[in-house]
Amino acid sequence: MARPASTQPTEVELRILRKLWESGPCTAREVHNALTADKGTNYSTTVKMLAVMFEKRLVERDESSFPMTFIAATGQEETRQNVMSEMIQKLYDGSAKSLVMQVLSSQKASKTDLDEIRQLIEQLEPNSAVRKRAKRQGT
Amino acid sequence: MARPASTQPTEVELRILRKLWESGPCTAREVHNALTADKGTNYSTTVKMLAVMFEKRLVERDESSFPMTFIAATGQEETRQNVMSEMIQKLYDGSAKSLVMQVLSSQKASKTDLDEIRQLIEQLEPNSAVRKRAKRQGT
DNA sequence: TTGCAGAAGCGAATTAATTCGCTATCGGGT
DNA sequence: ACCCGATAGCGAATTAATTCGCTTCTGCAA
Repeated sequence: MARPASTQPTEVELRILRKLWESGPCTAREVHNALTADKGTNYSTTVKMLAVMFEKRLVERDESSFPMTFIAATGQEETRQNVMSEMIQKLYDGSAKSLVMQVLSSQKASKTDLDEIRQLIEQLEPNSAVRKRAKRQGT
Repeated sequence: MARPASTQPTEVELRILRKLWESGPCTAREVHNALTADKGTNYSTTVKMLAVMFEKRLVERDESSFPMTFIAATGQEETRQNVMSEMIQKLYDGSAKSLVMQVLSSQKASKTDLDEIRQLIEQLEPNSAVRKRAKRQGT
């Protein structure tokens, strides 16, 4: 009769994971320093969050060193994919295309960015050369 | 000393908004029927959620009709943009490009989808040769 | 008009997420 | 061996999100 636990890393968890992804093994102190830049939370809070995340198996820890160090248990790519596919379901009715097109339209990417994306698309298309030529003549 | 309220619609709120976006004005009963397809929650719960959302100004209601009807107070596009830009910040360090490329790579869009996206990109590119052709076609 | 089914509202209970105070422990320096 | 600052752990408090039981109200049909 209440709220189900989120299937995705929560707000604070994500911040911590980002630090770990970026920096590799970190002590609680290092993680805390990264967090405290944005939020003014207590050191105890960071330690607690790391403990919670450890129980959830979101992070692993190396207790052999002192102070002990933490690493992310899930990769950044993997997490991004999980979050994004849930997002696609919840917000775009399962259409990745819709999401991509909306982000492209609303976020104003630079020409360089657009070029890179276009190259990726052409690479993903099975027979891009043929299609491109056909297109140019008006499909 | 606790959790800040989310800036975005929550899980259940989003489900309700989706129904309202899709169907336009709905009674509580209609919203409930749509929800109960996935989740087995009580009718009271739906009514309560609608009340909460009304206070949060996520929905508006027309009390002149009986039973009264609800409509979404925020547009789908707008909500999508909000959620997505937060997502881009939290998960992709502000790089819309990274997000788009990752989604494209991991979600296996159909060729048709890729084509559509590429056309959009070509349209968005400031000074691309293909743009003229795209213009001539679209309209 | 009265009764009844469905609608609306209220308050309280439950769980998740986040926060911190306090205690205990560790290790290096004196 | 002892002190001290930093580290680790615990339990409890706080707020958000979600859920429902129960009461009251509304409009219609008999």
